[in-house]
Amino acid sequence: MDKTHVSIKDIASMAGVSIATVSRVLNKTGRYTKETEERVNAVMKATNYHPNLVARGLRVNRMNNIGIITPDITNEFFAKLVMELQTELFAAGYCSLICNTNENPDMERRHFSMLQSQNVAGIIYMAGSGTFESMTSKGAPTAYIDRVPDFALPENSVIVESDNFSGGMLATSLLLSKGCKDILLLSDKRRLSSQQNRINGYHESHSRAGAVVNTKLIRDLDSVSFGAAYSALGEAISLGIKFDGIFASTDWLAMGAYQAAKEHGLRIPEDVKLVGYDGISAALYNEKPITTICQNTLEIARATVEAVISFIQGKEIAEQRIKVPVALAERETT
Amino acid sequence: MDKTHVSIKDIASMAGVSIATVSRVLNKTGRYTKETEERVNAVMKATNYHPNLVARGLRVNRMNNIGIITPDITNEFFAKLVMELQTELFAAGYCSLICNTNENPDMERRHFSMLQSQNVAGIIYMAGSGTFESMTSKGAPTAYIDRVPDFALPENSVIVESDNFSGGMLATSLLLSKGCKDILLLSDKRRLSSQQNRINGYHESHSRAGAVVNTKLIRDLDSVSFGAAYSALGEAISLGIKFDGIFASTDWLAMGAYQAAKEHGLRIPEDVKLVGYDGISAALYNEKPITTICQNTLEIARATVEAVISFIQGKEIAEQRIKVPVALAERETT
DNA sequence: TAAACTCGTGTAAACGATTTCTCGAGAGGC
DNA sequence: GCCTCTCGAGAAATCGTTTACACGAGTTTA
Repeated sequence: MDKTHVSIKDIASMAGVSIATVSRVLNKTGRYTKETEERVNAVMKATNYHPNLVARGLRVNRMNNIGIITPDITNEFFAKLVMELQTELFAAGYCSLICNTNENPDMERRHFSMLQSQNVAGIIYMAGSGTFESMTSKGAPTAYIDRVPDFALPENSVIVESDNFSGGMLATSLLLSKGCKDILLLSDKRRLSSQQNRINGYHESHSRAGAVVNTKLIRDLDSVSFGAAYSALGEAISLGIKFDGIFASTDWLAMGAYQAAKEHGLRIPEDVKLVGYDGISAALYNEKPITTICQNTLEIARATVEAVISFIQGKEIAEQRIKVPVALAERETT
Repeated sequence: MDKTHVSIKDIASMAGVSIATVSRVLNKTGRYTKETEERVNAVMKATNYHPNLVARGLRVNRMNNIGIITPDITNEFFAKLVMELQTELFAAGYCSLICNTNENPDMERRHFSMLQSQNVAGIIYMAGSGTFESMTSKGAPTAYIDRVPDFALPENSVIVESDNFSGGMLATSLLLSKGCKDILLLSDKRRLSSQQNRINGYHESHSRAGAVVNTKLIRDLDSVSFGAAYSALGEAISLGIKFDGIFASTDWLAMGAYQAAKEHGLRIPEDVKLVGYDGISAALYNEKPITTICQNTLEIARATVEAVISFIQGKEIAEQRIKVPVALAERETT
């Protein structure tokens, strides 16, 4: 039948009009009669015509694609975020190019460059290392989720983040109010902004309660994985550090801490109370469901997509820095 | 400086050659002197030139992109698969367009159509509903992972799947060898090929052991989630169905079954032995790590990408149906 | 030594859309 | 009746590449 693909030219000749008219019908830009419109549409339906987005992209110098850069899609938190971004974007007519970087800055750079070459309409840069600032200035609008870059923001960009400071306070205050005196803080040793803000909240809660923090309680881990927390907790115990509460800055850290505590004969919540962060399902389905700070991924996704689309359409946005509230989910570890 | 983007034309004039020559240097197709090559490359480096992939895509009528259709990226199993596919593809020079369908056939169809419009070089169709066969015939090469479609395969396509039959046998035989007489089987009521093959393995193991299956033991669930297994197990117990072993056809089902069993006072593994399927980390970090059948996602991804790239390059592939071995990970629930 | 290649390079035609002109016809105002 | 406006439609330029073809000059072959 059709050797490759039916093009606008075929539609034009079959409908007895020029390609310009077909294009106008396609984009509903007016300047045609109802009768022509119907005829063209009929032909398009009959031939199962779909416009070639690549050709359009070349002409208008922009693909209706959004690049999403994520550090680790196997982490349920990011996976949920990606899924929700993708759903929102697709509904708005955009397709998502998803790039997994494995927390590797070089991969970030390469994907960034590839996305530019692909002429994407926008870039959503999730939890990036924030270590390089190339290419952002004159390219596609960019949204930074969850971690704030350490360079000056370009014009057409936005930061969307959970209210990590409040989250850190919520978690810490809960533990303090339950009578904890020494709260171990498990955090990533790279002081990414999201982590740093949770730490700031931890400090703020202490000072508001008139409590002092023993700096030994703040443990810097190599990663935010189950294993990192598992061994860090063992180490803290063997160092003789005393604690009766744990604030783990991610749920996977909380899971690892839970397991290590259990193996060392510490009862949760009787001996030690535990709070995680993120709200992933693994924490909910833990032996004892873990109290955690839930991030509102849906709201983050919505705000991000809305901002990016505004930029694409040349509109102004109200805030260049959007904060999304978090919620405490108290469960059985406190 | 540069108002939009430096194009091949700019490079040509700056290097004092024609655009054809620049293009040849770019694609290393020969027909130029070493001296010209160096000059052109120097200019490209100096101007930070990156070829416009959209323009190239239009010209050669194909983007170096691969569409990946996945039912649920928040499921760690699919997330891992996607991540590994993406890594392999990127290394081979392809970018991934990832589409999440939420197990919704209509979404599958829409994403499929969008991918065609994007002129992708290939499509990887993961765990699809397999309910429609449009568009596959003359379009981009397609790989079906994990679930076999129920229509005749088009020429340029391949099926990659875990050896689900062996997996089903491995799980069942283990339970039988541990003395289980009545093995509850938790499976998705949609008889997708991957699930069906595990069920076949379940039956085969029984018949080889000379055991008969009580058909009441085969429970059809609405989904493969924690909650579905949780309530199904409660239901089975309240129906008075006796069992001393459970084969859950996914790890999330196993997690739900574990929880339900525990709440009903059934001890695992003393009263009931439990085997899951997939090998996700949540099963490993369960209160008692769950024995499971691990799928080799890395191998699946490799085989898939290799086959798809072969098709793109017009090569033949050895097998149109590739089976990847599974492995038993025996842990504390058996 | 003429014919036939090879080599480096340039010219120009695609690829499939959008978009700016241009133009004729009919309508309306004076 | 003439001028102007609007409206539907087409012709053609354009986006940034790739690539078929052309073309001299140098090199080989018979």
